[in-house]
Amino acid sequence: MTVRIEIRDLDLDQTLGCGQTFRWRRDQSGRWRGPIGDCVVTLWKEGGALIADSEPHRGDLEERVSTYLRAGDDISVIQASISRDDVLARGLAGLKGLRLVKMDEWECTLSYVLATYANIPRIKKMIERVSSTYGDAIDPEFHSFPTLERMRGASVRDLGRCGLGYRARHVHRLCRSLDDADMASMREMGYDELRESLLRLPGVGDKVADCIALFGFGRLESFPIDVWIARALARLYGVRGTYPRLRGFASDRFGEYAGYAQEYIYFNERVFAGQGACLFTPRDGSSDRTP
DNA sequence: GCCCAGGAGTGTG
DNA sequence: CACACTCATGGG
Repeated sequence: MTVRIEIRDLDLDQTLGCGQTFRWRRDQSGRWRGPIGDCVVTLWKEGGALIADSEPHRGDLEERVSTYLRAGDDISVIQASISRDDVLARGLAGLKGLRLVKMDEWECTLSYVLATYANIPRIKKMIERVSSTYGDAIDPEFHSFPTLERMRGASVRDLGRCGLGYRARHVHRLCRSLDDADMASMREMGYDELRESLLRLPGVGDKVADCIALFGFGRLESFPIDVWIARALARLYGVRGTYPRLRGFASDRFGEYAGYAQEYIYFNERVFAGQGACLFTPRDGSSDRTP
């Protein structure tokens, strides 16, 4: 059973492969497969339209996929807003298919706590091992992402066996300092209050809080700054410094859709800059040749 | 072997 | 507030 979903700007390879989310797998034919909640979804494009398939069939498949891929975001409007920045403006045409995703809040929280100081292949491995240990088998290849309640019973030792390293201790404390009611109340908070709440959680600092606010709670004004973004901001704008300083710079410059700007910069820095094919060019006089 | 990773926590000046 | 150090480990 498949559904056809109208969504104007979408590149599955960019969106699901860029490193904002960690569980999707691409097969040889270019179809993407991954869990959304308790069902495994297969996505591909046919004649410009998005096709989604779930096994077993879920009646709300279209809604799940539309929410996950933020189908309501009008990329033209967002890019027009970001284009007020002359540095990004010229490179955005090649990124119209790169969308932010809307992950489950808890999945996003744990995923980005695990994502500290590790590379993406390792982050994927940690998440799969945690899922296969504490989640339910929902498919021959996939386990559901473990619930917060289920994770609360995990010992530091067992978490360590998932290859988490020093993160096992953070995760252990995280699960004990949070419940579903907390996640629900955070959905109702304004951005600043949400950010402060997230920062009180074990293993959550500035960068992770912004990732959770963006990819989990859908706060598009959020601008996570990791080593790649810091590098890009130095190269493109000649700005560097502490996290609050860079965050303020991004907020002033990119505004209400700073999160999309962040994803564009991140993608450019990770995928294109390494190949000497940057979409974005520095402002005159702000180039940084000694990063 | 070496370097680095979508950093956070803690202590110090 | 800003910086320095440590944390545990695997991928390239």
